[in-house]
Amino acid sequence: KVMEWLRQRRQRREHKRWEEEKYEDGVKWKFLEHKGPYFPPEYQPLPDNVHFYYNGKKVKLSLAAEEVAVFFAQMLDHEYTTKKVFRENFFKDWRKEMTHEERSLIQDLDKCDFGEIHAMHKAKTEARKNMSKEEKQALKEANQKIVDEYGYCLLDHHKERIGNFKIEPPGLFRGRGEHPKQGMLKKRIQPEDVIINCSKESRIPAPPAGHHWKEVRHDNTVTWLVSWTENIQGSNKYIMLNANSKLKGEKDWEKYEVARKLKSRVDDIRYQYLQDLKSKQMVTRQRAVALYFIDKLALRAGNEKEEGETADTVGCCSLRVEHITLHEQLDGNECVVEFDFLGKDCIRYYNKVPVIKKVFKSLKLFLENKQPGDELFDRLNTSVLNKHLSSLMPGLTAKVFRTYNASITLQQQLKELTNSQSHLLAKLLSYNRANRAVAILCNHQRAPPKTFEQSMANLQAKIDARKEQLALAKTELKQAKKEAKTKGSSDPKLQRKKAAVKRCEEQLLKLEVQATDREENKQIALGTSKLNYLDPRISVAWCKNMEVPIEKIYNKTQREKFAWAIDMTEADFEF
DNA sequence: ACTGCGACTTAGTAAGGGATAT
DNA sequence: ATATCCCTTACTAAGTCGCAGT
Repeated sequence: KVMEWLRQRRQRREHKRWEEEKYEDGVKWKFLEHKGPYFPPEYQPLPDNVHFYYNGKKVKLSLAAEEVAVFFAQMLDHEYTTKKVFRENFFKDWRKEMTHEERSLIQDLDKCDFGEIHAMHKAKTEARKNMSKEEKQALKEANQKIVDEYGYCLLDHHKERIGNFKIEPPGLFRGRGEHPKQGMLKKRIQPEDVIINCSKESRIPAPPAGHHWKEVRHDNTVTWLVSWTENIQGSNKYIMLNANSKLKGEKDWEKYEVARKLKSRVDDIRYQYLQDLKSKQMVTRQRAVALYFIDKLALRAGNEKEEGETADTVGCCSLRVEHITLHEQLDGNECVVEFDFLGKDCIRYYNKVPVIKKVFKSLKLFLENKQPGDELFDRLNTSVLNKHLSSLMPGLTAKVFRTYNASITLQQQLKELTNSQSHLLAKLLSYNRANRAVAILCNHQRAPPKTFEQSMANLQAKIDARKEQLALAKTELKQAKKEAKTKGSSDPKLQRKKAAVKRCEEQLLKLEVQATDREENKQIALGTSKLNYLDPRISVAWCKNMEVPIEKIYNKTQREKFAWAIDMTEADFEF
């Protein structure tokens, strides 16, 4: 259907560039030209009046050791510089950068005094904040020049924005949660570490003077322009296109088409895994329960991770015994599973879920003779699970369930919560609530903003002030009515007062809606689902049906990312 | 089957900066 | 004009998943 529609638009020459013909199998582009990565500035040595002290004595550090000392000094306000793991990792890596003499002198981090360096850093930040308008303008222009030069590439006749064209600067690795590698030195990347990917016949980017690239390759089956290997985990980093590019847009569209395909097959697939719950085969039974969780709770697949390399987090397949508690009875429900584990980014997943009897019974079976630390699904991993899923439907993997359930939830919630007759503000609140339902399903949390209480109080103060104003306006209106009656009809003053009351009421409503929305959103992050899980066509169609301008739902960046959806979606679109 | 790796998506946080209130 | 607030953007870590090699 999509293909047919595309073909017709191409014939009519109405197509946009994301509707052009696709290349064969695996080929991502025919021509790619770019300027290479932008490197962070060289380290600037400390001025002569800023010192580092060891054991109370001034010590002039070598350039390499000094740079790393500055990384630490800059972070001194952060709580994690007090953490044992962070400090040990940092000190170990710092010592590697020292000269022999420095290493033999500096043996104890507690005897290091970074105070002056820290103060210098704070002063610098402060100075940057207090720059004059002209200085800020000049800085902005300089940055723009860098973007103009490095921020774009040429890909198959189209100029495309690059997502991240800067090499990541060196610093101390933090990681999320209790990361075993926190505090380690993330090293400066040299051109000699960098691989360039571009067309043979393009202008090959020049390495910085006196340097050379690790490699220049011409691989058109991948989408990255630049890559390097990072030293903390040894994983690859890439420079890729911006989300508004044709390549990314098509991929995104494809993702939602697969999720819609799942919609048409999901009844069968659910029937199948409910059947599998009765299987005598342990693998099959575990697979069925895992799928039940992934489908019902939108859990992530849960790949296995190397112990000691990363923080201890899990997903569905890697759940361990200690992550669930079974309750025959809880809060008036039967067969309740209590989940408590750290998921991606060490975000806690806590949920008490009533499940069907067969699932509950299976879980009891899986837990038999196991200790905390043992895997709940000992016969299962993501590879087995995904292989099974792809046999049920081409392109089906665990994460498709998240996309599908997120999008279908948004669509249902929008249908349920919005009324085309209501006020624009009420519609927007409904939209946010539908979005919020998805964020809760996907467990997208955020730390409550530091200023949350204050900003709620401010808003409440505004509401109170507005209420008072409204009361006053109402009194004045009454007065005006009285006057109008005694003096006779047509009184422009009466009209003015009526308008004032109405304006007040609207502004009050707006504030109250804002307060509700903000309160409900305290610990919930809407952005992640909006950007990655919700088929934008649902939102575009909703806007059309509800006569809500798309700008109210998507900001500029989001509209660029979802240009394909905004362009093609009619009001009757159904996910 | 198992493992490691490469490529790509998904994720939360902090800095930046523009809009709004004072 | 300045301060405050809050949204946007930049950043980069941390997932997913397929593939190749053993």
